[in-house]
Amino acid sequence: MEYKPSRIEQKWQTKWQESNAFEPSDDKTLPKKYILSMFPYPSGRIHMGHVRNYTISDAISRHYRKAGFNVLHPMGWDSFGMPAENAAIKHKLHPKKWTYENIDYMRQELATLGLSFARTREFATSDPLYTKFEQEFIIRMFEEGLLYEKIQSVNWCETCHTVLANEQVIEGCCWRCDNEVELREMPGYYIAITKYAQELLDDLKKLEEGWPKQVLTMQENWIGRSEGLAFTLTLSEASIEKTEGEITSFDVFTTRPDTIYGVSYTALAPEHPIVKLLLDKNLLSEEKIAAIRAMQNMPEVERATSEKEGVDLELHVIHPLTGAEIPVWVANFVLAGYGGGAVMAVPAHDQRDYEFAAKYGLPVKEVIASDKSQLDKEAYTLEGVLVNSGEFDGMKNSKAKREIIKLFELKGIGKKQVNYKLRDWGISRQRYWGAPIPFIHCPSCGLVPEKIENLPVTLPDDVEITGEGNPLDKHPTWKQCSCPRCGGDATRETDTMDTFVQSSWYFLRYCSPNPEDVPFHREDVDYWMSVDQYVGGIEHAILHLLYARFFTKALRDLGYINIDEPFANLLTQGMVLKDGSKMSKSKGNTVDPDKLIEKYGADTARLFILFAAPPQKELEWNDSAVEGAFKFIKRLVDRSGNITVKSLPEIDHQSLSKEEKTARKKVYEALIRSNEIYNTRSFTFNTVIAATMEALNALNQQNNPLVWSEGYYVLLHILEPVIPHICWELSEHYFDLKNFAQIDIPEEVLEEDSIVLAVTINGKKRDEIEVSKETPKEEILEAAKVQCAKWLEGKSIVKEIYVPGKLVNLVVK
RNA sequence: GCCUGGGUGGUGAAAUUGGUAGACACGUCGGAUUCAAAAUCCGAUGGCAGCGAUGCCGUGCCGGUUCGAGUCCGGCCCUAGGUACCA
Repeated sequence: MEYKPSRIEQKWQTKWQESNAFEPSDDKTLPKKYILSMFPYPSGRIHMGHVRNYTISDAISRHYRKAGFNVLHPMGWDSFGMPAENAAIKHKLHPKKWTYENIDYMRQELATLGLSFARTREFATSDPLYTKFEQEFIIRMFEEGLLYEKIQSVNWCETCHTVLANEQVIEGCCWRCDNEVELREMPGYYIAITKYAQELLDDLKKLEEGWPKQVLTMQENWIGRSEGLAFTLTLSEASIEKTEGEITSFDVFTTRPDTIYGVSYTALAPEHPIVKLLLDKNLLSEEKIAAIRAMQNMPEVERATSEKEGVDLELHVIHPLTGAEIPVWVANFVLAGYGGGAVMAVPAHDQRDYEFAAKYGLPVKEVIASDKSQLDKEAYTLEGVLVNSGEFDGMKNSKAKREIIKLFELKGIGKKQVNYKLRDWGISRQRYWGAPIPFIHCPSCGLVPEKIENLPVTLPDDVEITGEGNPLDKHPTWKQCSCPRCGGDATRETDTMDTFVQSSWYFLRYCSPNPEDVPFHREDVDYWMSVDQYVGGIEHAILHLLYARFFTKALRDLGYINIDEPFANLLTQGMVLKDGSKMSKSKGNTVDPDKLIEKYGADTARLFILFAAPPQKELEWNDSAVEGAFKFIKRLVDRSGNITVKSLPEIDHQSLSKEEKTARKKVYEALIRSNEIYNTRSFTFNTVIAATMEALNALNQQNNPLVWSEGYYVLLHILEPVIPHICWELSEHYFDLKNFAQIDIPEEVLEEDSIVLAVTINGKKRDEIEVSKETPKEEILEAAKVQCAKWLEGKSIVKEIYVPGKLVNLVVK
């Protein structure tokens, strides 16, 4: 049989489509698997990352279908976002037109891969129907106090009169006009994800089985729980006078209360109210004011990498235990949003404080004894015993932490506090192509949500996207409205939502085929959720996956659903690289999936991408390896002529030749390997494919027609998830598709008469011995010694190690 | 800067999780087939030395634990992803 992929692939894609082959059953008594890959942003064309993502989830889906599960494997489009506006700016295309044309094109591209999607559930997040329910959720969150407005700091380009995303700031300048970017404060909407910080942290335990450890660790560190002491520092009399009595104290948080006697200065964030007051009242020299303004203008990312800098604010606070006067500084490394934006600095026992103190000549006071006098070089941050700490001298610092907190609580001057790194989620974007935030500003009623029956609040089509200003704000009439509460003239909110909001609940919408009256049917969600296998890029390890986890919990508490976690199992795939770096248009190192499919067919593309590397790893593109994948399929087709029995044949194993036995063994080993990668969820398809190649090579070493037939029966079953078109073609022809079901493993095939043991001397391999399975340890050791006599000459054996089934190690002197 | 990964032949990788390093492929070389080429098939292929049996070296670098380390521990280098200086 000649292998013509295009004809075969078209045939099966048409058949699958016409029979709606991959739509799940409505029968909710069936065991289910919800297999989900992260939906694509419709950027214009699919790229190799998509091919990889959807091939992986497709292979998993196909496997579970054959194993008897009701499988949901949906697809949709994450269609709001900046690139549509960038295209509008560059090519004067309307974001909507650009987006939906891209979707139509990419849907066709994906279809040529033979992916087994449930088609009735497809949607784009920019569809007004999707926006409608999302706005409903946002309003419900507002009503429950989960959404609020506050002042935020954003990147602002004065030339373009627009807010810039971090990505649009290139070396501190605007991507369009190269003007220097400044920070500007404006109101924005926040979702109170921090209310769920503890649950998000605790529930990571529920994911230990199903999620990569790496991702759990990243999320744990991101949430960043820490326990410590919160207390108030009071300004000295003279300092209070200086601020004209407006400020008398401020709060600090520390995780190291045990070092409190070592405080030699305190540091405030550049955004701290005290700093603002000093600037407003002009209480510092011009030089200092300029330095502070420079700090305030530096975005946080940049502050993180720049050198530590500070300014002496010429104020003092009183040490709560010693009564000593301590100077107050402003420092660029203190974060405004964490622990009150103020820290107590202990240079002797914190490296960052140490460096700052060294730079500005502030005292270093040792309060935890260190062995060497290393404080000349760096801070001592390990455990130890307290010194120079009054009544706490001689106490272990771990105990002192607790005791000092107790003392503060007893005196009523501080308390134990739990802090999280996690911050509330700012969802405001000053852009056009997003879901409008459904609120109205009324001069008399204040902030009022839109009425639910008026949803969705949709985008106006008649806008011009220029990159200057905010299109919704600039629109002549769109924002004019009447207040839903009092009916008076009011203004519509012109901010749209962060696109992470859409990707935080799309998996729920898939559970029902696009209902119009509800976001999803409760009984569908109860049946399909949680997602049994989520597949997507490692780059989403924190933000998307954390927001989706949060949203699930929030919707649960709003009464919409009844689950705690959305994704039971997670597979994070590596990126597709070429010439060592990420494929991207700007680097000109892309490989077009369409061309690949046209030349070799979808099966080859799928086989290559699954064979080239384990899914978790980065995948380096290699043109000639694609050729190799194609050759394997051709060989598979060519050898199929050896099939003579159109079912699973009965074989008398004992009567077979050595080659025939080996061939059968390799075939079933491949099946075992295949079952294993799904059962352990390692999904290392590369090893299964290698095993099927070994099996085909072994089949080729013999010519028993029964062994050939059995081999194909099993191999086509194993390979179907990877190269579905050709497997369906061959299986239909030879086996009536009956091999696409569970296959039992005949035990006798795997049995071995003898085993080969390595003989190592001092851990170095010297020889091998073949022994029967029942040979006792003593005999094996004796045989090893005889066989390796030449290595043992003149030496004495000190130790003999026998690892059953593996090796013998003789330790000699 | 911080958090989390990764580093094994010319290349992609495998290694039953502490037990024979390099399975399976790609590439290269040699051979068969062919008028010739393509396709296909067979064989060799970690490095160095040797005609050879064989020997020595070898999993980013330095050190450690162990009878035995790609795998565990400490330190470093390079690299990728994330990012909000986390007190």
